[in-house]
Amino acid sequence: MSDEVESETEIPEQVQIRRNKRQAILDSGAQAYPVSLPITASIAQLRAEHGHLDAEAATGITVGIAGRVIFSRNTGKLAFATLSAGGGETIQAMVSLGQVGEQSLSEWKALVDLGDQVFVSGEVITSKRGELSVFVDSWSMASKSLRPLPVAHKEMNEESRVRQRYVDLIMRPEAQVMARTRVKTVSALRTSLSNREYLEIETPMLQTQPGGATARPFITHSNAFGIDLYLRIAPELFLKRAVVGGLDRVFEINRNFRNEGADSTHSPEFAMLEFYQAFADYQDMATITRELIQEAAQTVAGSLTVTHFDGSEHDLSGVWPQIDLYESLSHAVNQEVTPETSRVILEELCSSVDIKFAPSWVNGKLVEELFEHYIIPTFTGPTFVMHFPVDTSPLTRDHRSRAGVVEKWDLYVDGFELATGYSELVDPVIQRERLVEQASLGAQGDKEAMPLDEDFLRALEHGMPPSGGVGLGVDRLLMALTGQGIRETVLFPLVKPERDK
RNA sequence: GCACCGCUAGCUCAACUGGCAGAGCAGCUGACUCUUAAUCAGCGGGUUGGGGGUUCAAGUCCCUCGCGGUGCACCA
Repeated sequence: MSDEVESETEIPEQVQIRRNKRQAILDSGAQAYPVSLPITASIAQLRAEHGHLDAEAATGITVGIAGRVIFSRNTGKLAFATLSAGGGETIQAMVSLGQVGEQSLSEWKALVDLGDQVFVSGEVITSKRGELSVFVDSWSMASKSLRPLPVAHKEMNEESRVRQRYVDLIMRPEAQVMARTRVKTVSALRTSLSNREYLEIETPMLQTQPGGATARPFITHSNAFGIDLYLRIAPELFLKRAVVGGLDRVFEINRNFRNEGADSTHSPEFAMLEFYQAFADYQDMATITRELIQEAAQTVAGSLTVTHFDGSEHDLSGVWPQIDLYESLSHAVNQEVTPETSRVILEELCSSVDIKFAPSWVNGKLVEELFEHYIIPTFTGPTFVMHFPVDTSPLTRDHRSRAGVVEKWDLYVDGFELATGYSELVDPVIQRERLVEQASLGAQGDKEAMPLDEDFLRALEHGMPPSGGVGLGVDRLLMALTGQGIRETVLFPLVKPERDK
């Protein structure tokens, strides 16, 4: 009992007052959380149907609507409230003494707070100032809110917005837009791939060994099997197994998990689209990828020029330029850089621009570091970077005519890597050599190197058709379409738990 | 992981060199029948992220823990 009293004293004043109001509603015989309400219209419908009425219009139409009170203006005998629906549409409720009577008006003023969900019934009219309104005949509480909303005209800090996304969605139309844009984007990707005869399949998230990328996995444990399992870092090796089996065009949109640092462009769990097509190469995949992104932009923005939340416009139309990694780097450093360029020269080039590197890094990694330093900042629109070093791309086919590079591209948009595509390596002998090499790196302590997946190699030994493959970050596509950080594109990003509060 | 910065009322933020913890919005009471972040008058609301220390005195200085931000490292 004393616990009860103690916890009561810790409740903020405003929450206690709202609890008291909830109790007052119940004590009056009314409900604070009714199970159903006689709703006849949505706020969005009323906006669409009556949004263009002149001031002081009366429609003669009576509706019942529910919405969240986001502004409240009470005068002596006439109370105004702005009601909000989920999608950001609003309508005004007018509660007058003449229409509802003294008791109902005084209860409205005493019991309705900002943030409450209320139901109002009345005629659709416009006010003297032309505001679309419901002139209330009767009202009731739809759901009493016990917590005050934040100030409407100041930005909540980012942490609060992320931790309490429900409040963010109430307060900020951009949060609603983002959630809806994400749905449209993912739906557009599925439609575009389906139109190209792709099959959406689901591959294991719990894997007995991680593969398909170089990244540290999350580890969990199976009690039934008595072994550790890994949350997948990529679906690649399973999608390729499917292609071996004759599912010629497959894709998966789902979560990957990587046990690494988190920042504005990296989240421990992130949504990824991977797709593979038999008898296609990396150029075919670049074309499809561009079309997927353009079709998504068209669906979301209605245009190939997307407008970011900050108002800036970004043109995604046309055919995007392809630049060659080694050629562009050679040009930038005024000296020929090729896959044969010596270690000494690469290290000198890195040191000259303060790029830190580890002795364990392969030459190709140094080249990629140099490329990121010199070339990526110069991109102005979507750009394909072509032909990466062999030693950093173990799952990729060697270039058909150039030594030391692979048939791989990275697509950069807004300065970050949005997608990567390949002519997949399907020769099981070469694939085995590459994976064994990676596994031996693992034995030397490189935690991101892949263990050998014998079953995947066995699948390849059954003959995988020459294929193109692409990985595309769904969160990053949202970033490209909206200009927001990854934590804004994900509705509920992973955050450390709150404590002592 | 390392470095730096931050954490004060429900929310957004002040508080000089260590010297009585404040404002706006929100809330409460009252006034007001066309408001638009309504207005006017009055009032309440704080374990200054948690713990420890220095000091006559700590929001402020020191130690430590938690959470966040930025940069670096790693990665998509």
